[in-house]
Order: sequence, then C-alpha cells, then structure tokens
Amino acid sequence: MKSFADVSSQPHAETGDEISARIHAAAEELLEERGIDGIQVREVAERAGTSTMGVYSRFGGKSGLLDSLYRRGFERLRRAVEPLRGAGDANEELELMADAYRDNALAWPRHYDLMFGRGVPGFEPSEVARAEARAGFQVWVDSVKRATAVGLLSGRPEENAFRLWAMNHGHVSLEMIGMAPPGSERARRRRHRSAYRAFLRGLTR
Amino acid sequence: MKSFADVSSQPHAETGDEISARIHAAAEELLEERGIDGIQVREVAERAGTSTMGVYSRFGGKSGLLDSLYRRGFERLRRAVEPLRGAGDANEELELMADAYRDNALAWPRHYDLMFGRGVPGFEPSEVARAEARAGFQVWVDSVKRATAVGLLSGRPEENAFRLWAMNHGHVSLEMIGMAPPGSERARRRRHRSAYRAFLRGLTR
DNA sequence: GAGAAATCATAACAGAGTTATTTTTGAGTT
DNA sequence: AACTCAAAAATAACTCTGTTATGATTTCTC
Repeated sequence: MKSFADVSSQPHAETGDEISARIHAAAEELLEERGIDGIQVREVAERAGTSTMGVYSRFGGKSGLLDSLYRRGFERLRRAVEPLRGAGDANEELELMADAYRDNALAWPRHYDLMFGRGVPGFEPSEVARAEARAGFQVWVDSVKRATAVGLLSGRPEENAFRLWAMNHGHVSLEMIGMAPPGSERARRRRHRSAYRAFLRGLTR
Repeated sequence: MKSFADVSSQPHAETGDEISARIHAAAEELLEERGIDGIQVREVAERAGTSTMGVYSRFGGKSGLLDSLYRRGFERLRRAVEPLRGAGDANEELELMADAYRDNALAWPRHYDLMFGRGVPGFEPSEVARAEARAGFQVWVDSVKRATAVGLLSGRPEENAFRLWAMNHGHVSLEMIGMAPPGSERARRRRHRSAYRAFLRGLTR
C-alpha cells in the first residue's frame, strides 16, 4: 500500500455501477466478518466476481475502498441518529441519540474501528470523507441547540455537542476494547445512559 | 504476521538484556518517528545492531515487540499521573490528572495510538499487558475515592473513575484524529479542562 | 463502423513478516 | 587445552498481499 493521497477523488460506491456495488458489498462483508485486515483485495475481488484490477479501476486500490467504507460508516451512523430529531422532548431526544450512537457502534464494531482508526495500517480518510464525517456531526449540534433553547443546556452548542460526542465516543471506544468495568449488556447500556445524564447535569447552569 | 496468542509470555524488555533494551528502544524511536507501520522488524533490528532473528528470539516476533511497547505506554501514562496524587485538594488533584493525561497522550501520540488500537493491523495486546493497563486505572479510582470522601463527587468511585477516563479518552482521541473543533493548542487545552469541570458538576449531587 | 479510451484477466513485482538453514559462539567436560 | 553440544546469530528462503505491467477485450464516441 503505497499512496493514499492520490485516490481521494474516487467516486463513492453509491454512484457507481453494479460491479462497484458488489465490490463494496463484499468488502463490507469481509470487514464485519474478519475485521479490517480481513479485507484483502484478492478476496474482495473474488467475492465480487471480478478480478483484482476491478478494485483498482473502480476504487483506486485498497485505500479508495476503505475510504468508501469509511464514508458508508458515517452515513449509516447519521441515518441512525437523524430520525430521532424531534422524538420526544429535547432531553429525550438527546438521550435517544446517545443510545442510538452506542447501538450503531456495537452493531457495526469493525466499521466503527475503521471510522475511528482502530486497526487500520496506513489508512487516512480522504478530505471529502472527513468532511462528510464532520457534517454528520451537525445533527448533534442541531439537537443541542434545541436543548439549549429550552434551557436544558447552557453554553455554545458546538462546544456542548462536541463534548457529548466525546463522551459517547470515549465510553463506546473503551467498552469495545474491553477496558470498561465488567457487566452485562444491560449494565453497560445503563452505564452509558447514566453517563449521558451526568453529562447533561454538568452542562446545565 | 500470523499468530499473536502464542507470544504472550514473552518477557518485558525491562527484564531482558542489553540487546533487548536496544531493540525496544529502536522500536520506540521508530514508533514516534514514523508511526506504527514504521516499525519494521528489519529496520528495528538494524538500528539495534542485530539481525531480524534477534527480534524473534527475544520478543517472539513483531507482535511481542508491540506488546512490549504497549506496556511501556501504559507504564509511562501511569508514571505521569501517579505523582499527582495528593497534589492540592481533591479537585485540583483530579484536574491536574486530567491535564496530565492529555499532555501524555499528545506528547506520545503514536504510543497512544498503539495503546488504544489506532493503526495497528492485527495486534491484540496480551492478557498480561491488558491487566497492567487496567491496573494503571486504579490510580484514578483512588483519586476519585478521595474526591468522594470529601463530598466532591457522589456515587461509586469505580464508575465515576471510568467516566472520567472515558471523558478524557474521548476528548483526546477525537482531538488526535482531527475531529475536534478548530482552535489553538491553548483553546483545545481549555476545552479539555472545561470538560473536566462539567464532568465534575455533573457527578456532584 | 472505426478508432480511442477504459476495463479486464493474467502475470510479474516488491515489501515485510516469518521460517529454515547454516555458521558462529560459548559453556562445560575430560 | 581440546572437544562436544546446545544456544544464539546471520543469512537466505518462503509466503502473503498490495501494487504495477502487459496484452486482450469491451465499450463509448464521433
């Protein structure tokens, strides 16, 4: 794997043809099945019914493929969280979003690894991909704004949304590498949720 | 890199001889110089003035070497935080520890990557190494206990210490992958510290 | 319908971890 | 002091995987 910078303009799989979609799907399958280093160009190509060159002509190589999966991961996360806007009052909305964040991460753990860099040799997401990832963050900002408007939170929404994200990510991430205190899924879920509540109390003036 | 499980009993570099120490030092140098995939067995061996086999006979291969670096990373983190016990009142102590956590992570970013899995192909730390890492967590628990005793925090110390850790890790980790809102080092440091303060408010009943 | 551009299959290349083989070294014994 | 044998080291070979090269083929454009 030599260069990553020169493939950042590769098309997202969504926009491609049938074979691109199959390649993408095969890579995604392998990702969750075997982890990030289970994604091998030859294997992906074979599963997609094409040759290794297909991955190069369509995605610009492994890096482009990973970039595409990265974008898919953030897109999926956004789609899990976005529909919750307006669900219940401002507090319930944020609580549900925090839950959804954790659920999504644990449902697609290897994807989450990719999105936050765990286990990825020399991969750096392209600028477009990173921009998309950050754009998904806007959903959080919006909900925090709502909560601020009704007096549930105080302070700059961007800052508080980032704190909320950091709290969520910190918990999920430590949980996923086995550093969280032991406990059942129920207990861990409860821990995450109560962390959200403490977060809320701390940011309310 | 084929197996990781069978090298977990390799000695820590500390306990080894002179050449082990040189190998370890070379690997550490390469880690911070070039990142995790800059650690190449051949290069490490050459810098240490030995042959590639030295890495195998002494560390059991690359995985054992990474395991040793992992342990070193957590040890260094512990050593950065531990001396702060008893520094100032319970609140100042925790605040200083949060600062020190961030400082250590940013001073040794590639090490931090290794400790929390960023960019590491198929590496899984050995059980001993993970146990050591978790043991370092006890320092936090102790300080949180102190804070709880003086009424600064309420709730189970283990839980709160974990939340504190998760908050710290979430912030540092997002900052390191460039997902934090833009700002100077001063601004980012302030953000991290104010997150600690909010954390504290949230956990005080 | 012809030429050009992209794509595909196959194979060759290169880097890096690992294993195998041979050489050297060093301790213990007589 | 010479010899034996085991451990460690050096060198080379092996393998896996990302990448690039090379013709052949298909597809798109004019």
